[in-house]
Amino acid sequence: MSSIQPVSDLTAHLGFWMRMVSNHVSHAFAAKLADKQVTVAEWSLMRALYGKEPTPPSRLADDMGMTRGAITKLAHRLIAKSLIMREASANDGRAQTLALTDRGRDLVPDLAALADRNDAEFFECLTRDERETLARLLKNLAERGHMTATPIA
Amino acid sequence: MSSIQPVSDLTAHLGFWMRMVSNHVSHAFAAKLADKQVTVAEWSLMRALYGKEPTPPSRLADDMGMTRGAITKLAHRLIAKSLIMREASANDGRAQTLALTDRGRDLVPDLAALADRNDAEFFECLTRDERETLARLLKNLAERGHMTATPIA
DNA sequence: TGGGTCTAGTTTCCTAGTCAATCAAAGGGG
DNA sequence: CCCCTTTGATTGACTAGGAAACTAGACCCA
Repeated sequence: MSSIQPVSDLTAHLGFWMRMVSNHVSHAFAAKLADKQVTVAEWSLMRALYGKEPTPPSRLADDMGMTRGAITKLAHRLIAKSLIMREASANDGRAQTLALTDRGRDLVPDLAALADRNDAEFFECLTRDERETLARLLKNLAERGHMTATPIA
Repeated sequence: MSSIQPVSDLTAHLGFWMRMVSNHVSHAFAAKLADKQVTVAEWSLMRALYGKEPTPPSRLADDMGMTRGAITKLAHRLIAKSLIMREASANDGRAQTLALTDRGRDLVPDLAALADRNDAEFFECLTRDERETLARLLKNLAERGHMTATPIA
């Protein structure tokens, strides 16, 4: 048979609202980055390198929650834009490291300012207390769910 | 010059934690749906049709926050799986409507149960009070930010 | 009533991921 | 010392969506 059974409302799920808000925030941020010809993934990789030692792609893949293949391609794009550079490892012929170029390093604070502005834009409508509560709950969820990788998408 | 200027910590942003949690929840849900050979977008479209009149693709595009082109392709996939069907409009030669097939209608409650389970899995670690607070804050943000479309990704 | 415009949907091209196969360099016994 | 396995990175095939060009039907109105 194929009658219509009652099914829980989508909006009853916290995950629904979470995704709704998260997607909007991310979209708005992507739009701001686009003005600077940078994608969110590119920003994320640059941010991961900022103020750090040259870092192997495999490490970045783990940190960013992307596959190595994705990092390879992402790195290509950033190298093409002269924002990062690749260096072969001295002691291991397979390995390499990625690091920001001067140009890339100079750009990071600009982009960070956009990130600050974007966050403020969406969350400033909450009171300080509410923001703290929200942060606490989210960090709690992240910890309980063993969430580690920097969220890209 | 290209010195390292202090830049706000990623984890200072509520958007960061939001995306972290949201992505994990969505991924876990996608994995559950994959067991049933269904993607999140496919589920979302089927859910949007459940218990409703046959609906034009343009309407679905608006509701789901996707382009019409994306709906065209998504519909193709669902038709290929015999989960939805397309019907031409009687009075307008351009228009058409989409509706669940019997098979599709039967599948929705199964998938809804997965959605329920997924949500519980992630959010049950919070107290009832905390869940209510979280829901309130998220709905508040959604309203203030004029967020309407069902969030897919 | 026939031409211009608007609208619904499709198609094409492009981007950006995953997964699996692959390649080359290390590393570890027998 | 050579083989066999493991590891770091790349590549190719594939998927899913967006943007914009395109097609066809409907609507307007002189």
